[in-house]
Amino acid sequence: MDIEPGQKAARRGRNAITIHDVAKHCGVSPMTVSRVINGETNVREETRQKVLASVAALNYSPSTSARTLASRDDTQIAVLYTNPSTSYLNEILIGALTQTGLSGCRLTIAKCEGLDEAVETVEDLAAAGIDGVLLPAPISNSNRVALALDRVNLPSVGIAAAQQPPGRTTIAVDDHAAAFAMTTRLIELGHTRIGFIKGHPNNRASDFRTEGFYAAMNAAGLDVDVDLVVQGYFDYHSGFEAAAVLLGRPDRPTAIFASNDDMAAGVLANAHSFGVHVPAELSVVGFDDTTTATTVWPELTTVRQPTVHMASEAVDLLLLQIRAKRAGAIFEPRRELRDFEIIERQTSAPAPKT
Amino acid sequence: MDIEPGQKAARRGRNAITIHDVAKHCGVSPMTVSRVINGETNVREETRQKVLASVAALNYSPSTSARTLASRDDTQIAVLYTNPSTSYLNEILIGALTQTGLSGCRLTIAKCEGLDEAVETVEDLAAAGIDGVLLPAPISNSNRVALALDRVNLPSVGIAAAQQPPGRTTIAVDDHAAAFAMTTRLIELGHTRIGFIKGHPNNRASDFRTEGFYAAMNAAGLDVDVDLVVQGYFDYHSGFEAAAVLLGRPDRPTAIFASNDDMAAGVLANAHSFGVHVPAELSVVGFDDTTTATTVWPELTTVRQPTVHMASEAVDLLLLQIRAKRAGAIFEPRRELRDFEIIERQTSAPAPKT
DNA sequence: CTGTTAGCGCATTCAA
DNA sequence: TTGAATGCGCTAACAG
Repeated sequence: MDIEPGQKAARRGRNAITIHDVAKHCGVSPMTVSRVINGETNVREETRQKVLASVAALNYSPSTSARTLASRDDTQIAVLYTNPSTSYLNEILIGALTQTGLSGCRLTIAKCEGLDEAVETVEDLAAAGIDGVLLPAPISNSNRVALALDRVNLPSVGIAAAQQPPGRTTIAVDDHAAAFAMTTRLIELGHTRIGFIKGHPNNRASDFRTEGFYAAMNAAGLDVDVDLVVQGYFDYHSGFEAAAVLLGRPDRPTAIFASNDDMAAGVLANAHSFGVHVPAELSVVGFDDTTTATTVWPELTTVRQPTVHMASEAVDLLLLQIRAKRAGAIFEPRRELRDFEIIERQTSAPAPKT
Repeated sequence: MDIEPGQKAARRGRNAITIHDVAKHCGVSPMTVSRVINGETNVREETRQKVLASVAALNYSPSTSARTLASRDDTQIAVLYTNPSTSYLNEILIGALTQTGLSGCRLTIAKCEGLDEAVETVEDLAAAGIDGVLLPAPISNSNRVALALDRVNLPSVGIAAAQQPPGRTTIAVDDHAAAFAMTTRLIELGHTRIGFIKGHPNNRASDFRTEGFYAAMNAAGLDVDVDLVVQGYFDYHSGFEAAAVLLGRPDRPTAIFASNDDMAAGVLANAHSFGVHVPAELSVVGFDDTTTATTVWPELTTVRQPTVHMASEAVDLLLLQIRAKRAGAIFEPRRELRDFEIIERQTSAPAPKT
């Protein structure tokens, strides 16, 4: 177990150490090493340990290229994205990159401007021999894209999708449950007059979040004042204006739950104008935990989606589909739901005493 | 040039079409096809065209695995990042992923919490056989990380780095020139009393931007009122407070140039409280064009760095270094400067008439 | 300018 | 439970 002086330089590229070196090192055939590496069961435990020791001693790591070449399993998946500044794209990329690295498949990215272009891009991807695509929201919600995918017979997994196009697999957070939990938290803090800003009406997530809010209020035996539920559009400006409505009322709410962070940030900005102190006089909470949440001040209490994790799971789900397709098997479309997390930062506090 | 009915299914994985198929299709040897594919010059133009035609007809694309295996050039680079919510990380990932896809090298990612961990991670990466690393700011500015990189003899390229650790290659935007240009633009709009919010003092970029501001004012023959230059810390809150100082003055500025978008957003929020209208009464401009710039309302006029492009160039620079290192050649560290772009959105307007 | 031979590092298929 | 042969798709090195 001594550190050999010469071992460090032996890596990929030139004189990398191969499966043969390992085999020689522990006196077995390369085939046996291969079996151990790939976790096959038909190897004597004793042999396995010997091989493992050599692998560690030589700091061996198998060549991905040789592996995919020999196993004839060269799968390549793509992330289809629209706007590079979408705040969760980096998390998706991180999750996907991590998992593809582990699974030994290659990851490409493809950009498209709108839904029209997305349809085209899907066709290009298929023509280029891509085996499957990862679809971040909002593309994952599009039925047109789903249809294009069907047409070229390409597996996909939608990430953070609010809806699930027929026949397509998606992974997301339970918006209803999350909104329920956040509202309940506000109620626990003593708030009873809670304002709610709905999301964009063309997005199903908006409905689920709104319903979660109502459900939590009902569950707590609280009436919801319909004047305190106002329409928003998921952008800062609409949050700003909604706040004007809500805070302009004689009996203003002691808490405002905005359906996303951008709107919550808008509320925050307007609260300043109204001279109401957050969180002492008003709690403000958002949804999504985007960069906005920690950019503004005070930092937002919000709901976090496990985006990185969902993305890596999405890769696995995609691989499952691809293999099923290759094997001629059928893969039942799934809708996977993952747990959210409530991140309490500086904009939520107990309701002010009246 | 007819579309053969059977050609579509022939892709990677199982029955992919190979260089042999192409060779057969146009009656040459596989080697000649290889030469054409790799753009070698010693092929007769006539032959090249024939091959190209077959490639197109068969929709052939070479197998990356086979290529890297045969050429014995398996290089693998990593992006070392700290905070997944850093707004430009996705752009870096996009640029890097695009370029590594083109160059046929693999991309990994590695996360680290702080600088201490970064040093460790660098060592792990080296031990894992990574050939080089991409360093987004702010890690790219760290001398400690640079030292660790030296220790394990690992090439690197810093992206959007304000400073260049000795011996390290970086690619960035000319902060001075950009701040100069933005200030000049404000002056063109008729502003003469311009407030400036400096960035965090521990970041060299702050100095360059500040100097660019001064230089532009001087160049225009304008005096800068030192009371109008206030210290900020690159966060929303410091921008908010700086705005309070600036807007609380009897002779407040008609424009405020914040050294980054987050601070500009803070200024915007406080302008509301002061009841000053943006951009009619006050122009506010930022720097970086992060997601914040388009989240707030009105949307920010700002300076955009070509991050995606810089990232793909960074990959090339890294590859150059890696090859130089393998060849035993020396690679002179470089500092590449790229052009910025001024994005005029809704927060800048001609100076109000007095 | 073009073709032939050899082998990259590994996994599959068979045999022992 | 293990090993020997064979070839994945491509390119380097040499021949012609």
